[in-house]
Amino acid sequence: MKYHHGNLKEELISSACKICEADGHDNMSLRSIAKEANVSQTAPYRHFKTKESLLAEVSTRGFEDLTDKIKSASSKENVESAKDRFLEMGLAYLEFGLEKRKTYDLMHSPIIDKVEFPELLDAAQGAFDELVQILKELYPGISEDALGQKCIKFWALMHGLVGLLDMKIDPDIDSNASDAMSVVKKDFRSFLVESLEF
Amino acid sequence: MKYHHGNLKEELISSACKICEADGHDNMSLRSIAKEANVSQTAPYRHFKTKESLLAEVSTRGFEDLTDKIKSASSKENVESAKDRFLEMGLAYLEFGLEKRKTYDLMHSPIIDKVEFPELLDAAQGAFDELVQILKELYPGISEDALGQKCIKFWALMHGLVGLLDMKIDPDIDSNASDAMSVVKKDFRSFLVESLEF
DNA sequence: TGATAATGTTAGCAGCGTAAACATAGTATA
DNA sequence: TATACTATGTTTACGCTGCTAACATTATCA
Repeated sequence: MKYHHGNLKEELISSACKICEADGHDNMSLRSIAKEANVSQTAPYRHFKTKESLLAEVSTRGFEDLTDKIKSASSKENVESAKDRFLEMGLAYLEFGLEKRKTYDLMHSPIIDKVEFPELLDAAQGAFDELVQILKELYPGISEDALGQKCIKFWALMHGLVGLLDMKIDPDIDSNASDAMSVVKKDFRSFLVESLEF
Repeated sequence: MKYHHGNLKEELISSACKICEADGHDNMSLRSIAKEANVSQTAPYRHFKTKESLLAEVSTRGFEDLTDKIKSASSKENVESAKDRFLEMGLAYLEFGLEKRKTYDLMHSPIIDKVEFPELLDAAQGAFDELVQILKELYPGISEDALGQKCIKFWALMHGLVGLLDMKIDPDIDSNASDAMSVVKKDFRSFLVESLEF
């Protein structure tokens, strides 16, 4: 085994992504990441100033993935109208949030101060821009203020939904909440269509 | 100083609440809680099986406070119509989320498995019930399914908003998002009124 | 009164993020 | 090519963490 790894930084990030989605960012130690990459516990410090900066990279990758997912969803072949693009985007967002739940948590976790990591801010902005784009298309000639409101509403709605859908509340105990949720799950498409009027 | 404290459990909870809102649940150690209550590091273990169960208590208090805040907001003297009650509730929710931000985070943090703590589940349900109540009044004769949808939508919207409003994104960097947000902040009331049509 | 349970303390474990000191390998310059 | 320098790895160690075990003190009740 060679002393110098050659591509350790990249490998640490992908190890971190892997562990994050497997165990959640709470149970994610620098030591375990280093172990996953077969290096000593403190090797990461040659490439990342702090643990937080490594997590920021993972978060950045997450936003990039989200952006990709939204982009490819809204540019599928059979999707042509702005409304359909909007629906596909909504579904893509929700799917991402639920499938990559633990990464999604990290991406929205306050443990990473986004202001300290410009590339993370850029990545998050990239995802938001997709939304702005599609809504602009959907409401041509809309004022900037109204557009802004619609963006925030949609974003907040999606973000809130991911959180609530993932709560996995025991149906027998929390009947009201779970009933309501099952209705949303049953026909998310019509739920989204309604939100257009919003 | 007496050896037996007398009311340590209660004091530990209130110490925990205090520290949670001051430092956030990430920077909240059992040791610091014990210190705040002037007992040894391991004293809490006589009253709480794990750290998580203490945090569950803090979270429970949070939901109870939220419920109280919503209740008293929607029953203020000058608030009579169902629509006004709804608006007051929305404002109360948002205020709680922003004022007690760190407690709010704990309340929605996945580090506490709600299913393991029935009283926490009850407290959360209590807050949700207030919402159901007010929306039922606002839309008399609405079907259970439609009511459920409205509840989830509103809840998700509020939850998402709290998260987004708290992001404190640097305006110079993330101009789109912060512009949109400032519009929402400027007239949250009209924002909420619009959401009634939703 | 004396056993027992409840509730406190002390000591210690393994895991954590991180800093300092050291080892090794690659690179630039003489 | 020899040598200095830099980049990148390892070892060791510190203070903090959640938690357990063993022990001390107090309250309760037969």
